[in-house]
Amino acid sequence: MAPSIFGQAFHTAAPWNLAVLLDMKVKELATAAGVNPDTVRFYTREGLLKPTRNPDNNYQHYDTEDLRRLRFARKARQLGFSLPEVRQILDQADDHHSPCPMVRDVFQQRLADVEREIDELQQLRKRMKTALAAWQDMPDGTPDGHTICRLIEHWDDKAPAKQVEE
Amino acid sequence: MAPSIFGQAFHTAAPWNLAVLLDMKVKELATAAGVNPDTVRFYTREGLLKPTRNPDNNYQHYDTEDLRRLRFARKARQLGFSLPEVRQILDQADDHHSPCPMVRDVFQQRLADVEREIDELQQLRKRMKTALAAWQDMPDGTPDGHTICRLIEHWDDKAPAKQVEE
DNA sequence: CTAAAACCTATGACCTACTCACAGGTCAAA
DNA sequence: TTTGACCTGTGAGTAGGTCATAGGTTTTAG
Repeated sequence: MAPSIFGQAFHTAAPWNLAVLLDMKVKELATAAGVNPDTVRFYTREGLLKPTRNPDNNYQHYDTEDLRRLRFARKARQLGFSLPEVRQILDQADDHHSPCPMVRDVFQQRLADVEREIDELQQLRKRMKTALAAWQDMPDGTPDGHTICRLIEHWDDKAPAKQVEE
Repeated sequence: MAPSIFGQAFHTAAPWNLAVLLDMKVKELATAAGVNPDTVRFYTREGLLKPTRNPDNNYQHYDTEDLRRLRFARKARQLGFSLPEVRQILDQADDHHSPCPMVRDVFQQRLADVEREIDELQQLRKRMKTALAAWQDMPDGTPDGHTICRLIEHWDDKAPAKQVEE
């Protein structure tokens, strides 16, 4: 009821009209960014979004800045940044420091990780195809107390040691 | 004290001497297979391993069969089989059915997954390298209320939709 | 022979990054 | 005014383990 600071800007307008100044509730922000409303609540709890709260009804209110932060967070997640990293970047931006040098570093690191992942998967793929070919000639057989499934037991064991994170 | 069925076979012998009939406690089995003792306990709770229990002290006792199952489980996990799948394979083997046909199916499926993963990662890698090249020319700048980090905000958004599982 | 070290047990919490379910409060349209 | 759509916070669930805790047992050193 109280107009106060919580006037609505588009409630009935199309959510993709982002030129106006927005005052969004959870679902509106979520829709605008294309995410689950629970993700908005989760990010808010985690401190990535900083909505204001309407004391009348205890609702959260998000603005264009939150939308920018949310879209940024989703892009960064797609690039492989962890939530703590995203929060760190956003906090740096809040303090008027440029987060970009850090982003470059983490990004380089992430690129290296991606390339290592690709290598490992390609090796795995190669070994799988080799094994599949070899299995063409092997009978299925019945478990005999010594062998559970020769397909897997005869698998060559040189797998990438994925768990070491130095 | 009671020698009973729980005589020890190697306790002092080298754990890699697997030709003898083994009677192992948790840590011995874990060491023999190169896994964490908690993983042995976890797999036991999950029904992948079926040790006998010494009623005197309530300890679990594992034999060569368990070692084989554990090693099999680890290999299957490396190949991308889930724990329920591994358990299913082991149970089939227990019932004297050959699990191999099922293994072949799941394996084919898994190979397709791996190839899809590789494709996605290669696309990601390509976009990352493109972005890195483009960023060479971009200044870092300081957050100005409109931009958090142009490196990420200017990222092109066409990411693989990984969450869809058909 | 005894005390400490090293092992065993079961249970529950923790990890990631959300997603879903629930109970109860608020609000807009019909 | 009722109904349905939204909001709130909390807690549980996902996969595959890993770690912590408290308390019991066994082995080893002195």
